[in-house]
Amino acid sequence: MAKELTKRSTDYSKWYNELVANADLAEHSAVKGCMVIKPYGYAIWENMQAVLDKMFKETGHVNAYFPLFVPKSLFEAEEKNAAGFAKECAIVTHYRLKANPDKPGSLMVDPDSKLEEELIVRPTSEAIIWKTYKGWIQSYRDLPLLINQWANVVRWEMRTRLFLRTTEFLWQEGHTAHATREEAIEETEKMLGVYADFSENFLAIPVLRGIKSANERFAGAEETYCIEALMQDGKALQAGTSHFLGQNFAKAFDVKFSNKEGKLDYVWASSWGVSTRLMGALIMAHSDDHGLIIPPKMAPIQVVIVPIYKTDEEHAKIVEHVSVLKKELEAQNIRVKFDDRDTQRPGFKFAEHELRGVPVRLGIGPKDLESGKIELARRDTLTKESVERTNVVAIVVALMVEIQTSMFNLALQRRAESTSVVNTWEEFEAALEKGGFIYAHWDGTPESEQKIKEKTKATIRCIPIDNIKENGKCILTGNDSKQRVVFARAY
RNA sequence: CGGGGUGUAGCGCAGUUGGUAGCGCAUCUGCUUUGGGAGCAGAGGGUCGUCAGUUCGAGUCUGGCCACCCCGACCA
Repeated sequence: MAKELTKRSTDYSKWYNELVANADLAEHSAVKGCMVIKPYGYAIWENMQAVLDKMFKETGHVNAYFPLFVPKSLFEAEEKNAAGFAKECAIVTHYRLKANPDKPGSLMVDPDSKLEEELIVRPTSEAIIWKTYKGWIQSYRDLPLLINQWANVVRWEMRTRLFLRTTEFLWQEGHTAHATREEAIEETEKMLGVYADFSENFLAIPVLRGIKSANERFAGAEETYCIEALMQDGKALQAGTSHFLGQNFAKAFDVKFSNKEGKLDYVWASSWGVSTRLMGALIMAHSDDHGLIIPPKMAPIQVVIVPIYKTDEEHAKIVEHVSVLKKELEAQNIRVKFDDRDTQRPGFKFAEHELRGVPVRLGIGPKDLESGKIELARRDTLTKESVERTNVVAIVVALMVEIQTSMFNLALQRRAESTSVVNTWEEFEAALEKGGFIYAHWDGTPESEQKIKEKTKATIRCIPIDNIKENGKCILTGNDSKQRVVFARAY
């Protein structure tokens, strides 16, 4: 483990890579572009899953599981969606290996095992799911159908980065079917709300809620909604998306239902997802040059207790003391770890837990036992204080809320400082240098958006949902515009 | 797929005109230590990416291949 991380100001990208590795979140695997999520990183993902899963169930959804493989004929049924993913699909063409006669000890693909029809490894599951829904939906009484699945998907990316873009990643995908257009749109917006709520209140990351421009829209959707977060380097990150699919998939897979009037109609659909990319968002939104900072609600370990001692007698006393304290904290539903390893010294443990982003650290040594105090260190502010043993539990409980709020507010403040409103091309370019979200007028044409992207690498992150209407001139063309949209360079 | 770069111990690297491989960290053992990443002493660990060529002799020179990284186009 390196003693010091590269500083964010020196090389943000390097800082991120080192942090992911050193904090034991994930590592590169023997498979190009695919990562191994290590136990500590996976524990954070599990916390995300647990909260989201509860939220999905509270909004009426149930979980199911659909296959990893999608027959090519099904995949291509919804043309726009298939075309959108065509360039990044892994394809299974054979089902058997055999001994290689030219090279003893090695295996080769058995040419006799060619599949009649190729199988696509799902980049997303709309096709297989809508094929299935056809059999499940006949009447308005079968609607709405509100299903989510936790799964892995594969998108063959050119360039990958741990958590942010990997060839295989974990996510959840909700797929719902509704009797009316309005209901499907309502569902799409509701789930965007769930994502925004999760991001802000659990990940402590403020997000913009918005609609994607046509260029950035999900292939096969009529409308794509998104939450956009801002990272500390001024780049935007799409943290979640929710799609109103109209009747596109219903038509492609012939999913019709009898409505109350006895007439056949295609069902209306939504789909929505967040992925392990949220791990990247969590890391880049909060962490500092000392390592990870995890908001208490997501931290696998919320409080770590480090004993300090010289002799076995001292150690025994501390163990006794800590076992009581640990129970008291656990009774308040705090996730506590007593780091009683005798193979590492206290200083090492301090640094390690700091690197791993444990929100609160308690240090207990002989001096504390004598004075009835405990040293309390706060990860987000790097502050230390000595507190009365009798008050520790109450202080820690309050700190869990305080740190969560404080982290959100800091992220919110950073975003505010990195948000610009510009009116001219010169101002726009200057704002891009600085980074962050840029509110600017755009004439609404895909051509202008494309041109701006080619010139500056900036894309329209979203058109905010509660956007204020305001007449102005497009920063590129000078044409009339009815509202500002949000530009940024993005991950 | 284009442009650039790198492959030597678990990780990061050095290796001169070609002469049989080394440093730091990590690991292991022992002693001393323990309130912010311990110190000292000792030990283990290598098909030098791979295949061929030149040579008495290749980590070093030549050629092919493979892998990975960075920059572009694509993308949650």
